[in-house]
Amino acid sequence: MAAKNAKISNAVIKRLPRYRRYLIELKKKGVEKISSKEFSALIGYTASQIRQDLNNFGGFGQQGYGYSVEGLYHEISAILGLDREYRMVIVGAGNLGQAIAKYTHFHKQGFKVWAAFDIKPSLIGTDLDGIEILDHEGMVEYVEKNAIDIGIICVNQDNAQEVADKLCFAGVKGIWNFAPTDIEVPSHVALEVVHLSDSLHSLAYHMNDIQKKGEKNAKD
Amino acid sequence: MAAKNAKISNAVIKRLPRYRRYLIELKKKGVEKISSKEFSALIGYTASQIRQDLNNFGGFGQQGYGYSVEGLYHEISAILGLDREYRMVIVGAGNLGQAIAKYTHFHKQGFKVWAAFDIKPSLIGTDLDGIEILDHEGMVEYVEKNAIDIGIICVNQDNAQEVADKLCFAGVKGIWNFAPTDIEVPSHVALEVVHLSDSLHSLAYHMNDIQKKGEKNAKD
DNA sequence: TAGATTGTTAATCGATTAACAATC
DNA sequence: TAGATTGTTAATCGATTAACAATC
Repeated sequence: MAAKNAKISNAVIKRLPRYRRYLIELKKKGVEKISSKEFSALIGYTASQIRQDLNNFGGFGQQGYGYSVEGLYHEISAILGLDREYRMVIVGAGNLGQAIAKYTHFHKQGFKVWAAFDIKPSLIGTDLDGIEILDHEGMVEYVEKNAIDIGIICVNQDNAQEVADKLCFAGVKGIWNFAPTDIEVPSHVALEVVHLSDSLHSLAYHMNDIQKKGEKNAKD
Repeated sequence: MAAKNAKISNAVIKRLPRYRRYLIELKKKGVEKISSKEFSALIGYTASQIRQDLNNFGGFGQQGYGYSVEGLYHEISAILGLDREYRMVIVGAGNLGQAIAKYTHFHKQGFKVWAAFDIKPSLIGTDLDGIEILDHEGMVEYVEKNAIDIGIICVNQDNAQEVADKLCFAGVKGIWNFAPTDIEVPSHVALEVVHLSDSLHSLAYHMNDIQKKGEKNAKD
């Protein structure tokens, strides 16, 4: 069965990296095959959903047998586009930008930080574990010349859109936005957002919600 | 209309911080009232969804008028539990832990980092912009004694569950997990996860998807 | 009062789950 | 072959959107 052509819902895409993580664990343990039922017990999605999700891309399983762990791992990696390298730049070399530059986890997976950019003279010229911090003035030229794929936005809220515009103009294919604001990009550029504040606020809600329920049950 | 009691779906909760951000912007601009239709044009949700979302918690609007920006901001802040302070500790003072410790954005919103913990002797005793790095051995006692609300997990994958267990044992009400793995917590503890790798993989997928569509259209 | 806009019910849409025929 | 498990269609569930009566 060949891969389907219909639009895949974002809910499905968001689950793929998680499937892949569990497959890595299974590979480490030497597990060679897994049924959707066994996978369900492990990962917490229903067996039906697992089969449904995978069949969006092709028939990777074998009736009466299950799925090859190694095979499925490679299929999902390919679907996500993890079988190649990506060149990234970080814009804004503050605390968060520096942390991401130094985080080796991404590097190992083929996401390479080529340079960081900042406006602050005291930062320009210094390096972060081998990654140079350059003057933001040269960013567009650098991105063009080095065919950078992804721009990581770690500047503050007020400059995020401007930086995004420049990155898109310079030709990045994707933007990873950490600034606590919403930005707009042309439709040919992919956008992924990490809103840390929003995440923390959501946590606060759930903490208070649990608290409230506890008090209510105590009263009943 | 009093606040409803039914279970609010997570999709609604995830939108609340975003409503709040736009309300802050409106306040800054001196806007005093907004209709669901105007809000829709701004934030990109349908007017119907906005009214539906807000009415999960109460009737905050006024027929024929709209919503008070200031009033709605306070209501949503209260719903999220942002009208109080939270005490947090960071476990794992590596790059990411340090970045979060130094990130003043959270501090301003009432989320205070009280201390960071690590196992590495070279880090213990040093400080991050006024936040001490302490020996992980003393973590449980510290969390209990200081009534810490939130534990932020920035250790590596292999130690994440163990750290979570300790934090829960010590009595935190919420856990914010940055380790690239899934962890389990008791039902009386809230859990919010930030999977940076998953987010990056999702970005890679969308980049490749856009690329593929472009090639396909070129062929047609 | 007339116009505007909410709060809420009903309709639609999409995503998840269940069922089962196909097949290894 | 018999048993197991997929791939896929059908049923259900939940979330979003549309419609409109209530009311400021």
